[in-house]
Amino acid sequence: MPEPGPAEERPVRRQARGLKRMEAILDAAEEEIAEVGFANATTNSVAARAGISPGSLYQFFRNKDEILEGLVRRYETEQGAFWRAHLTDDDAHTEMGALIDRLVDAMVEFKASRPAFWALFHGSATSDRLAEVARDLHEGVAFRLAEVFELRSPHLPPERCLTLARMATAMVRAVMPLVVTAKPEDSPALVEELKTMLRAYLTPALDG
Amino acid sequence: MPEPGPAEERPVRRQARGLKRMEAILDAAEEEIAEVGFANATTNSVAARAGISPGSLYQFFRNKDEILEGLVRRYETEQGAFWRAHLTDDDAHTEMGALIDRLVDAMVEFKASRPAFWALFHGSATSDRLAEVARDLHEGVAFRLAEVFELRSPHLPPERCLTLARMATAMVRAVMPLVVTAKPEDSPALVEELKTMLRAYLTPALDG
DNA sequence: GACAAATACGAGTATTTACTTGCATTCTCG
DNA sequence: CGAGAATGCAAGTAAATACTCGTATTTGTC
Repeated sequence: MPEPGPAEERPVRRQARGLKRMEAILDAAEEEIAEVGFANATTNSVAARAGISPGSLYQFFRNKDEILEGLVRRYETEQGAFWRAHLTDDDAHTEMGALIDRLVDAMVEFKASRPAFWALFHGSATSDRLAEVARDLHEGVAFRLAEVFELRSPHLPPERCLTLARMATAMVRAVMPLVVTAKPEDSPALVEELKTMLRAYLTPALDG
Repeated sequence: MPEPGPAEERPVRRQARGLKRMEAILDAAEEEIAEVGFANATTNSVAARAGISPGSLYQFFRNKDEILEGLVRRYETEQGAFWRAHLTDDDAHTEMGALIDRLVDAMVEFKASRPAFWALFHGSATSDRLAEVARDLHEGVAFRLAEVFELRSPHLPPERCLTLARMATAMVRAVMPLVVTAKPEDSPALVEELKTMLRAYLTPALDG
């Protein structure tokens, strides 16, 4: 006897066409949210941007929040891949200055390539949900970085490494808006300044 | 002949009662916005919180944005007073470590005393307008700090001082969320960490 | 005291917008 | 093929909410 239950959750078998549509909707939502913020983004407008009707949009996402959720999952995946690519255990042995160089450059490049990501997570934040996810993403990066620190300086207690990693990532996030708003010719100098700061803080703490 | 004009702007002569009401409305709006964000804050709810009717609210603020504007003006005033009190030209001669100590402690205390301020400007930002104002407030602080740096290190070019001041204030802002979200017993350690970082960065640059 | 301006009310309106509904079309798979 | 599922549409609905309106009361000024 198929009890109707609280919310008969039959998963839809998506066709290739549908999956493409979902990506298109997320792209549209990303644009829209980056421009006007999540609260001011209307589902109808997102649908229009994606070139579909409102009804079609709700074929794939049950409500507005679920769109956000979809975006978030996509970001989590991208972010994970990014750090797996740029922060390996080998980095425990690279010289501190070089490591900072590489990581900061990579992050600057990542941000430049995905302005919407930046606008969503660091610009006018757009919802409690996004803020929460942003925190989680940042924590993930800090954890990963802390692991490398532990490999590099086994004599330090793990929680000390985590604190250092949290502080370092917070520094990077703090300076990014300055880099973005600065005149283009001043940006490199600010990035250099950030590296200097990180070196001044991390080198004595880790290698000293 | 009194041409009606585009928008006959007759300023209202507020009575003491009215001014008190306006403050009460701003207090209510501050609470409400801090809790649910500007977009989700309803004017009716703000009115209720302030203990008045929706109609009365619109006696003092022509629309929702004007409430935000009122909040912003209040913050600008408070922020200005705060820095005039805590950052005088005399500080050009106080020892660097002591100066950092004082300023950081003052900021932490300020934030603790006005959680709504923090939620508005550093939490999930709530509107383009707020984000813009936040930038201006931060720039104001950086300018003031840069002036002190110039007095302290006359041999440095002014724009170098401004960069250092911007970086320093950015660092402080970056660490504040960590301090807030950390377990209460860990907060002091993080504040200490922030001071250490600022010393490591600023001392060689200014006094070196 | 009297007049005008300011303050107060709260039911009502107009608009926005998330989401539904009914139906048409296209795909998948036996 | 053909049946059922997935996709597609666009007008429409219901709820939320910024703001108005007509009116009543209080306050400042002469």
